[in-house]
Amino acid sequence: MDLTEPPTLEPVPPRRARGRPRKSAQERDDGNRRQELLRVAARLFRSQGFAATSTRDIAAGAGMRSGSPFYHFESKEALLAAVMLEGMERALQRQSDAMARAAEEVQRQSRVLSARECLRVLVRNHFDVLVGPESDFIPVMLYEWRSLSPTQRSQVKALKDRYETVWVPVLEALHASGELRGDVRLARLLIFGALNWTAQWYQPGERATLDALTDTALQLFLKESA
Amino acid sequence: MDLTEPPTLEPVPPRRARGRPRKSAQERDDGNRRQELLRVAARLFRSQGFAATSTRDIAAGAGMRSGSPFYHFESKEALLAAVMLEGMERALQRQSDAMARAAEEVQRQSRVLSARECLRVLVRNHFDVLVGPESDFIPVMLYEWRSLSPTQRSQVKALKDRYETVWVPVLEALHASGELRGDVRLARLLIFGALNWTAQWYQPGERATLDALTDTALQLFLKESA
DNA sequence: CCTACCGATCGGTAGG
DNA sequence: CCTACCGATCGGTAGG
Repeated sequence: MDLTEPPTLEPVPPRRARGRPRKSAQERDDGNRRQELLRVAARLFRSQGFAATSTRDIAAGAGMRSGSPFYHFESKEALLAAVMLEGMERALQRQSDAMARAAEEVQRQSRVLSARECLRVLVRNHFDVLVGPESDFIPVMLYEWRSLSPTQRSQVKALKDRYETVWVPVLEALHASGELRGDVRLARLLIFGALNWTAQWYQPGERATLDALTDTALQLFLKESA
Repeated sequence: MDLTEPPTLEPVPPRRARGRPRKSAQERDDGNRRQELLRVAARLFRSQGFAATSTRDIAAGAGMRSGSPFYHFESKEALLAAVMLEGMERALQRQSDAMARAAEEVQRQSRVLSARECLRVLVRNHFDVLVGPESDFIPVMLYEWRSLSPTQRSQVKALKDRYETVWVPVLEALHASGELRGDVRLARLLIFGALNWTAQWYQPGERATLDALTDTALQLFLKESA
C-alpha cells in the first residue's frame, strides 16, 4: 500500500469549484473542519449576534466538543474576523465574475456595457451576496462591525473598500449623464444603505424575486437618460 | 412646615417640555432615576450591543450598584424593550409635530403641502430621530430587534407600524404623479433602508449637514414632476 | 480534536 | 436603592 496516499475512510472533501488562494500560510486548513466552523459560526452570528453566540453553540453545530474550535481559531474574535474576511473574499470574487460575464456577453454584440447596465449587474450581484444562498457571511460583516478589534477592522475594511471602489466610476458616469442626481458620495452611501437593509427584511421565499427587487432599485435611484 | 410639600434638598426634576402620557400605571416613575437608566442603557446598547452590555455597566453609568436596575425593571430584556418603546413614542411625537408645523406654515400661504414637501418633512425628521441629539433609542430599536421576545417585539412593532403608516399615502401620491417609480412597497422598504443606514456611518460633526443629506436623498429617490 | 478544568463574569434575588 | 450572594454560563487552556 502506498503510504503517501492514506486510505480514505471518509469521503474526500470535494475541491472547491473556484479555488481561492489562501493568503496566510499560518492559517490551518486540515480538511473541511475549519470551513464547517466558519459556516456554522456565520449562521449563528447572523441569527443571534456575535455576543449572544457561545463558542459551545458553534462547536455543537459543527459536531465538536466545546474546546475544539480553539484548535482552529485563536479566539472567538478571530473566528468572527475569519467569517468576515471569508465573506468579503467570496463577494469580491463573485463581483468581478459577474462583471466579467456581463462584459463578455455584450462584447459578442460588439459593444460595451453602459453605466446603467453596470449598475444593474452590481446591484443584482449585491443582492445575491446579501440574501442569496450561503449569504450569512456578509450580513455578519455588516452588523457585527463593532465586535471587531481595531486591527481586524482595518483588515476587513481593506476588502470592503476594494468592493465599493468598483462602484465609484459607475456612479460617476451616471452622474455625468444626468441619470444620477445629487452628491455622488452621499448618493453612494444612501444606495448601499437601501441595498444592505434588505438583509433585514427580505425573505427568500417571498413574492418579490431578486430580479424584481433589482428593477425597483434601479427605477428608484436613476433618472431617464437625457 | 407643610408636610405635604417636603423640603427639596435636590433640585426638582424639570417637567418635560412635552408631557407624554404614561401608558401603563404599573411602570414606576419615582423621580428621574428610571429615565436616567433608560438613557444610559440606550447609549450602551447602541455602542456595544445588547448582549455585550452588562446590567452592571448600566448601573455604573447611572451611578447605582449592580442590583439596582432590577428595582426599576423586571429584567435586562424588559429594559431593552422599554428603551425601544420610549424611542418609538418620542419618534412618533416628533413626526406628528413636524408634520403639523409644516402644514401650519403653508396654511399661512393659503395652500396645502405637496406630496414632495411632505416627504421632505418626513425624511428630515427621520434623520433627526436617527442621528440627531438624543438619538440612541431608535438605532437600538433598529439593530437589536432580534434580542426581543416575541411579545415585546409585537409591542414595538405596533408603534413602528404607526410610524411607517404616515409615509404610505405620501409615497402613493408621489407614485401617482410619476415622481416615484416602481413598486411602492418595495420602494418604501428601499427608502427606509437608505435612511436607516445613515445611523451606521453619519458623524454629527461631518461636512454634510442633515439638510444637505435630505436634499441628496430627495434628489436620489424622486423624479421631476411631469 | 477530546477530556477535564479554571477564573471571571453574568443576570437576578433575598432581605433590609 | 444597597449589601451580599447564588447558580449558570462563558472564553479559553493544559495535557494528551
